[in-house]
Amino acid sequence: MKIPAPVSKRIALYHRCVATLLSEGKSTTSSQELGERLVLKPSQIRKDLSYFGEFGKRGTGYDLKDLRLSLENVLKINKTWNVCIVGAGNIGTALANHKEFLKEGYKIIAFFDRNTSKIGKKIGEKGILVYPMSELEDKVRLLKIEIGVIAVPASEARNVSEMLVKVGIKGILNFAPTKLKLTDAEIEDVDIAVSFKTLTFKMGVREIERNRSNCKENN
Amino acid sequence: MKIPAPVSKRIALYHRCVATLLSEGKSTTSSQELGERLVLKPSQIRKDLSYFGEFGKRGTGYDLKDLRLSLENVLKINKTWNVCIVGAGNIGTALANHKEFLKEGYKIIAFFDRNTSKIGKKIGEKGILVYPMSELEDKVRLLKIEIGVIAVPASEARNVSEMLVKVGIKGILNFAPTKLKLTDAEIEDVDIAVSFKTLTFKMGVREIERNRSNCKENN
DNA sequence: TAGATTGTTAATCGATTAACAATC
DNA sequence: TAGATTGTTAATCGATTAACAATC
Repeated sequence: MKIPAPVSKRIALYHRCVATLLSEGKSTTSSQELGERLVLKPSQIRKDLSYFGEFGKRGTGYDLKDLRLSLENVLKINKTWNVCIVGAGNIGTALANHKEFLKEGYKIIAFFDRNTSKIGKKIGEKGILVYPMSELEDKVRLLKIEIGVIAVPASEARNVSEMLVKVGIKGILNFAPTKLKLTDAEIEDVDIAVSFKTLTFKMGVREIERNRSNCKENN
Repeated sequence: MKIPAPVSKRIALYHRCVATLLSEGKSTTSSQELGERLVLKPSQIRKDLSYFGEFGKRGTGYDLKDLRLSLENVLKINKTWNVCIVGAGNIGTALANHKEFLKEGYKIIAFFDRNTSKIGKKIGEKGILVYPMSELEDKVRLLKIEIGVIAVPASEARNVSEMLVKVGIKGILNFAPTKLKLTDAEIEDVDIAVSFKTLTFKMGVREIERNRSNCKENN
């Protein structure tokens, strides 16, 4: 079945919300409660979940533990994913130091960089090794790496993405400000510069509205 | 006029693409060319641009310099925005060291942290000072800060967001995995954990398709 | 004029939502 | 049984796209 793109995004949010509710000591929830927390319509949540099965009980709602497990299966985080980061810079280091990702099933186990001064160094608190690009293929096989994070400048991103696909990587998290056009891997973009610009765009729109309503007040 | 949310996102992409084309020495472009680069339909690009004005010339396309300027006005990056980062951790440091943002009009000029051991320290290559939370109001006024980046743990995010709004911040870039519910500021979420999960979800869907088509081959 | 490409309208497509029967 | 809440259908809403007149 074809899953609408917005649904894929929201499923991850549901999973997090369910985990939060569990950590608060709750044992059941409803589409109503999830909707309040995530600012979504209950009917949308029920519809989204229905793409993947029937997880609730009519009259009583959802068992949180069951739902969390079901969502983990849907999101494929019922296993640990080994992740490499190409580009041993600031973003890569920040990711490596972030404990949350490991907890959620994403284990960063290798860096790759073409800068010889970085090769052999250990990155971050966990001391993750930086390998040369020439070892990409070997290490991906040896360490069973399935996900590649692209944290290099835009100019190198396309090249790196092709190298990753060539060695069998099937999923790429792309921090570079470049549209990658690959057919053999799934790509998810994290584009901070675009987020900044979207933010100031929306601030501009709101400012205009504020001015308009002020104007009306004065009439 | 109400601008659809997907349009706000794409406008930032158009701006970047136009800048790239200019840096390649080109002087004009077309909705066709932009569409190829960004993997979008030319008609969508023309429609999106039409929300903000008429930027092209029939028969010849768009003048790149003109279009870039127009898009900078739309995105409100015809000025420099002063930005503070709350949370002097790894993500904040990565942002502070990233030269691209300053180039695009976002100037990170202050850190805030409640951890006393970090206060007074200088962060990153540019040595940006860390202030205590108690100075938030003063510094925001003094340094004309208009945007706040939330780079604290989820548990503190809501609190920090309310403090930011209270001192007059009108735009928030939120890296914390929490849904913020503010009405007095625009919020843009950067949610890396959700991106990871969306990625593995899509990888799972594709794997299923691969298996199905393999299965068919064998019949 | 002929060719190209825009801006805009109308048609299509897809996502969201309300409503409700099913059922705990 | 009465109350609650699901899963699902059908209606609504909104975004994308094709088509084309306008015009460079």
